[in-house]
Amino acid sequence: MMREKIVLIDGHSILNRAFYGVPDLTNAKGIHTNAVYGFLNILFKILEEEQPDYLTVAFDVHAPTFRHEMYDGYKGTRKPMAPELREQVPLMKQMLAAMGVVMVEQAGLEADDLLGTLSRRAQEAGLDVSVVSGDRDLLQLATDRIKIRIPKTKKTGTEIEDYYAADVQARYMVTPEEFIDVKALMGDASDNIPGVAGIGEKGATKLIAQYHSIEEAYAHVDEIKPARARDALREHYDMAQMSKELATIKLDCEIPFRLPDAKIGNLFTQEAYVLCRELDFKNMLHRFPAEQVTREAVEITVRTLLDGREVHAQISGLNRTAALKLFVEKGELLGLAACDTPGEVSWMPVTEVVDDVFLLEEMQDFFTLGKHMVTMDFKDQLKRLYPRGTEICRRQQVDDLEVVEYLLNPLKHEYVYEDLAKNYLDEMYPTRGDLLGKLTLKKALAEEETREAALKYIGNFLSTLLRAREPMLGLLEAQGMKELYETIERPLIFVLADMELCGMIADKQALRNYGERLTVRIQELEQEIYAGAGESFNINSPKQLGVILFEKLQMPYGKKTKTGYSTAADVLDKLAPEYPFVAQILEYRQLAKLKSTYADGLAECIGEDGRIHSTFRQTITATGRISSTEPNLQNIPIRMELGRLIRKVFLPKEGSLFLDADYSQIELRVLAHMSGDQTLIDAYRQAQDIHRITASQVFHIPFDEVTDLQRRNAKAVNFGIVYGISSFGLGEDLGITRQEAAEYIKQYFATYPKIKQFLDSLVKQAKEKGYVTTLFGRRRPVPELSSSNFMQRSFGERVAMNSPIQGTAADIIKIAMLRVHDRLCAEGLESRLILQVHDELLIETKESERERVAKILSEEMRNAAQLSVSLEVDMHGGYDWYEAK
DNA sequence: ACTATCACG
DNA sequence: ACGTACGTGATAGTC
Repeated sequence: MMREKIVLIDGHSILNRAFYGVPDLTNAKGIHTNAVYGFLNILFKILEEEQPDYLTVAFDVHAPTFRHEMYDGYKGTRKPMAPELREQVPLMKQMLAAMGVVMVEQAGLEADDLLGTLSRRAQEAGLDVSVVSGDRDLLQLATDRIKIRIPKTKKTGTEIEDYYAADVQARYMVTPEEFIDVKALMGDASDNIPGVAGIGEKGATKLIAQYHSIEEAYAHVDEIKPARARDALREHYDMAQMSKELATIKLDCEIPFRLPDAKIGNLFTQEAYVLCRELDFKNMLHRFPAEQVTREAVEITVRTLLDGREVHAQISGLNRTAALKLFVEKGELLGLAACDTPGEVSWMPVTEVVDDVFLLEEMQDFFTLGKHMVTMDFKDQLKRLYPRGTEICRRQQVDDLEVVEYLLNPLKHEYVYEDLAKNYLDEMYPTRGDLLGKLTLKKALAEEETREAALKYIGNFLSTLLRAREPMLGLLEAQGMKELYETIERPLIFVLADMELCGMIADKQALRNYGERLTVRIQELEQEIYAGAGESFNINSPKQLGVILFEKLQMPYGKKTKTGYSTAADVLDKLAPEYPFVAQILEYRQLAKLKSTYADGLAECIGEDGRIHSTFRQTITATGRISSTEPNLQNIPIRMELGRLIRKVFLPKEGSLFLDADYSQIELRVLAHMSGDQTLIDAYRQAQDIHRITASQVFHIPFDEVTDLQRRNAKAVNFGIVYGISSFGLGEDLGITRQEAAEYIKQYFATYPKIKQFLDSLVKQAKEKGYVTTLFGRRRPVPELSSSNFMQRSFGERVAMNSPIQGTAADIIKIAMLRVHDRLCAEGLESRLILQVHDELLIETKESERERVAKILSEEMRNAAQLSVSLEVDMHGGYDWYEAK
C-alpha cells in the first residue's frame, strides 16, 4: 500500500526565494505581488509532482531577516526584510487561508524547529515527508523517509534539488546529523553562529568526515592536521559546542498540531479565486474550476432581437450614452450588441434578413437620439463597416475604452472588459475564457449548450462598457489626459483604420525572385560552413552552433547566456576577422533572416488585392508609439544594402508614386526643447550636423576639425542620452572602458548643463509621483523605481529619462498623421497615408497631386508642434519604397 | 511557452 | 557587488 505523504513548507524562506527570483510584479492597485506569485508557483509545482495527502506551512512569528540572496546565498549578510517583501507576508497568509492550507507558527520557535518537529512526528506516524525550504540548514533533517527539497527559481522556471539522507552524504561528504557539526565548526554569521575561527567550510567538512562529530574530533585533537585547524579547535572547543547547540534544529517541540487538520482539501476555492483576480494572477485562474462563480453586482438581461421594431422599443433609455459593439471575428460580422439602460442588453445577430446595412441603421438610430457611443475594438468595427460606417461614425462621439484604459494604464498587455469592471465598477465578472473556453463566439452562439454563456459574455461586456465610461473618462480628465485623448488618440483610430484598409502593394513575383537569389547563396554558405565545421549541423540552432564554435573549434567565447554560449552578432563580430568560418556564419544568419522573415514572411501576407494590410496597434507600447503586426512593416531592412533592396518590392499603384518624409533627429530636438538647454537649442539653430557640433562643443574642437571618430563618439553619446545614459551602456556601445565613457558623459553634461538638470528632474518626478509625462500629458508609470533590486531600479531610471522623449516624439507624429489625413480628406485628394514608422510617414501619392501632397506632408509634419527648435523633415519621392527613402 | 537572435526607429 | 543602453515584432529552435 502506498504510504501517505505530507509536504511541509518553510513559509518565510520560500517567500523570500520567490521574492528575489521573480521580477517585480504589481497588481492594478500597485501592491507588490511577486513573492506571493512565486510562492504559489512553487507550491503548485510541488503539489503536482508529489500528490501529497497533507500540507502545512510553517512561519516564524517575527519576520526574520534574510541573507541578501540576489547573487550569492553564502557570502551575503543579513538584511532587514525589504518593505516590498514585508507587505506580501500578510497577503501570502491570506491566500493560504483562502485555500484552506494549515499554517503553524509559535512564539519562541523558529520555523526550522517547527519543521524539524513536524517532520519527525510525521515520519514516526508512518508518512513520507517532504520539507520544502530555500535554506540548506534544513538538510540536517534529511532521513531516508524525509526528503529536503530546495527550489531554485531560475529564469527558465523552477528547478528543485532533492535530498534524502544519502543525497546529503553524496553531495557534502557527511551525514545529515554530521552536517550540524560542520556548520557549527565553520559558523554562519547570518545565523549568529560563531563557529571556530580558522576553520572554514573545507576544513570543517574534512574534520567531520573523518571523525563524525566535534566531540570525537576533539578527542583526537592532537592528531589533527593542519596545525592551524588543530590549534583552532583546541582553543575554541567551547565555542564549537555552543555553536553546535545553536545550529541544531529542535525535533521535539510542543506544538499543537493535529495531522487530520493538514489534510489537503480543495485549494481552488471561491475565496482564493477572488484573491487571485484581485492580485492580477491571470495565468493562475485556469487552475480553478470553470464553473467558478464570480461576484456580479448587476443581474443582466440579454434579449435577442430578430426584428427591427423590437429594437426601437429598446432604445428609449434616457441615458445619453449607448454601449454599442459590433462583434467581428476574423472579419466576419456576427451581430450588434447594444445597451443604453444598465442591466438590459440587446443582441441583434446577423441573420438572413439582418445584414451590415440593417445594423448600421440601428446604430444610426442611437445616434439620432443624440446618444454617444462607447465601445472597445472600435477600429475593427470601423473597418468592417467601411465606407458607410466610417462616414456615419466620423461625425459622432465614439469612445473606445480600450484606448482610454491604455492611456490610464499603458503597461498592460491586454485590455479586457472584466478588468474595467473590476477597476472602475468594483464588480467581478467571468472572463471570456471562463465562459467560452477556447470557442469562437460564433461557435458558442450556435451551440445549444454554450449559447447561454455566450449571451452572458455579451451582456456582461456591454453592461460594463455603458457604466465604466464615466468613471474612466473622469479619471482621464483628473490625470490631465482628456485633451490628449480627445484630440489625438480618439481621432487617430480613424486614421489607423484607413491606413490598414488601404494597405500597400507588394510585388509577389519580385519577392519570390529575391528569395530565390538568397536561397542560392544560403546553400553555398551552408556547404562551406559544414566543411569548416567538419560535420553538418543546424546552423540556426544557437545551441548547436555554440558547441561547434566554442567546443569543437575551441574559439574563445565572449559571453554566456542563461542557456549556454552566446552566439549573438556582436560576439561573432569580434571573432570574424580572425576566423573566416565565423564570417560565413554571420553572412548565413543575415541571409536566413532576410529569407524567412522578409522574402517568405511578407509574401504570405499579400492579400488577394495584391496589397499587404498590416495591423497598427494603438495600445501596445509603454511610451505611446504605435506598433505594426502581421506583418510588421516598421522593421523592413534599410541599414544593409542587401536587405534594403527588399524595399523595391513595395510599389505605389498605377498612376501614383510614394512620398516618404521623416523627421530629422526628432528625439534630440524634443530633448532640446523639453530641457530648455540654450546651448543645444542654439546648436540646432545654427548647424545641420548635430552630431558634429556636439563633438565640437563637448570635446572643445573647432567645428571643421572634428574627426569622423569624434563625430561617431558624439553620436553615440547623443543616443545614450536619449536612452537614459549609463556609462556601462555607452562603454559597451563604443568599445571603451566604463571610466572613459563616464568621462564623455561628464563632458557632455558640462557642455549642456540643463540637460543634466532635466534628466535628473525626470527621475526625481518618477520617484515622487510614480510616473513621468510627455509634453502632451501622456503618462508612463515607472513602478521599477520603487524596487529594492538595483538592476530594476536602474532600469526605472533609464525609463524615466527615455519615456518623455520617445513619447513626446510619438505624440508629435500622431498629430502630424491626423493633420495630413485630415487635409487629404478635406481637400478631396485621392492620395492616402499608408504607413508610419515612428518618425516617418509614407503616402501613396497620385501623380497629379504630387506637389500639393508634398506641401501638405512637409508642412503638417513641421508644424505638428511648436518647439523652441524647428522640426526638420527630409522628404523623397519614388516609384518604389527603395527609391523614396 | 519560452529563449535567442535580429530587423527597425 | 549586482550587470544594461530605450521602444517594438517575427522566426526558428528547444522543451
